[in-house]
Amino acid sequence: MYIYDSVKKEKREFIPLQEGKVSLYVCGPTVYDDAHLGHAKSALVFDLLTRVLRANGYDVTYARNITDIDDKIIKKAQEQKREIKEITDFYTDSFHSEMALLGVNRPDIEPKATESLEAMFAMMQKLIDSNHAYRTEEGDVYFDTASDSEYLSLSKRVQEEDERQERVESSSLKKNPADFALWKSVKDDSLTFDSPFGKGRPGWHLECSAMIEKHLATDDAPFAIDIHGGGADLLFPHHENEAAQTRCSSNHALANYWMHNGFVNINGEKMSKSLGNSFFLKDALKEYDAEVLRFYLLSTHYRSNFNFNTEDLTIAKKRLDKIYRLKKRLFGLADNSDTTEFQTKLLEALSDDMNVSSALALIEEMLSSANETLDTAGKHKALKKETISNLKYIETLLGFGVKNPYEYFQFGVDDATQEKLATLIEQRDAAKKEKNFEESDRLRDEILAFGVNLMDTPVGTFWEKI
RNA sequence: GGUGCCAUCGCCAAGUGGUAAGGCCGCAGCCUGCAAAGCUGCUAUCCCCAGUUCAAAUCUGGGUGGCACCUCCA
Repeated sequence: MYIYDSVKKEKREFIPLQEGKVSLYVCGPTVYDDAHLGHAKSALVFDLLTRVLRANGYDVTYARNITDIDDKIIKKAQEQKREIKEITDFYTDSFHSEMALLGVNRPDIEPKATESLEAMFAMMQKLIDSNHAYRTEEGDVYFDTASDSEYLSLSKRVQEEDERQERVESSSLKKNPADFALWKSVKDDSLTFDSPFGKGRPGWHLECSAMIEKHLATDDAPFAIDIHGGGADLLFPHHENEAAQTRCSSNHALANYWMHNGFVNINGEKMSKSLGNSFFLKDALKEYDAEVLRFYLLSTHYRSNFNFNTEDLTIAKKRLDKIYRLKKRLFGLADNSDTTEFQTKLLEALSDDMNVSSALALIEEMLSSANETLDTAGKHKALKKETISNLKYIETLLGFGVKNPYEYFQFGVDDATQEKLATLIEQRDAAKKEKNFEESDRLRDEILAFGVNLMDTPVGTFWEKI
């Protein structure tokens, strides 16, 4: 298994801290709004990673947090005059159900910030005790970046005097403009938590470090966890700060490997609220089959930026269709459980820093070769079993082709239309039997007008939603 | 301004030293009553310049052109 380490900036062989075990932590969503395509991409990438690690025989513990303490959540609660918990529960639930539709497996641990306060307090106290953090007169607690000689080693940023000056806030009591908040004291009656440091709210960065320490870290290793993942934008300042907190409050560094997934752009533009082109997952799911979205979002390398557009999405559907057509061709037959050469190669491709493009090339070669043999006369009993086994392997490893193939091709077609189509196909078959091709072609045009494709096969006529 | 990434067929996209995967589109053919689906065949020398090497898309230097982060962000 090879992983590109986005801090060391090179592909490294993956060697776990503990033999046979992997601890993985990924920064999850802040639950104040619906998930957009970027959240989907990140969740899918690390879902694939856990699948590949497990296929390689590792015992994986995957944690992804839910940030349910945040200024944006509080703001939304105040605007909508709703309880904080009502908002965070709502968006946590919708996140879960949308991810489930995409075939994203639930992480093993999903810690919430609200449930991890004790761990945050403990870490903060250690940082204060070791002079890596300080309290201001206003009651805030800041991390003292000057106290950490390795600060900025992750993002390789260089702090310049000009920049420092620029970012000084007049009211701030920070020693250094780069210092970030561990605890923000709050005087008003908005969402606050009691702590040994007074009433207030924890800083965002502290959350992740504390939860990793609480749920995943092992004491005797040089790193708290094997792999830390997240979106490319989180490297600075979020991951930089996380790493500093962990490093300065414990005897280990944070993560041995860092993985950052690329961004999802919409038609070449960055998704953002100011551009008004945020693409919510729930809207995409109304228009497109969830598995097509899964396939599409995973079809290019996780580190590249992803340019979402409907043309490429249509191509992704065509590619997934091919898997389902072969599945349909072999529907209902039993598989053979032996590991095939195809399966070995597929896992090998995905174990090379998740090279999905190579994996898809292997899959499409396998599909072509299987179809070619099935096109020739004969029973091909062994090949059929092997192919079904291959398809099942693809389902498990990549989550492609998991549905009933007949239902897959009926996405978005209501029952009434399906009945109409069945009737029209019956009439067309009758016309064909009488060799009344003029009538059968007329009926075919009528059928195609429903936005479906028609295909005559030896076992009957089928339609597929385009 | 700082840091970093990228540039491969019309489009999407692998490949990081040994002579260009795969998909979409297109063309030709097989199959089909005709189609659709499926199958077969055909289609690029890798942004530019210079260098290293027996050998470079792949390494080095320079250029040009994109993009990201540096503020909350997956």
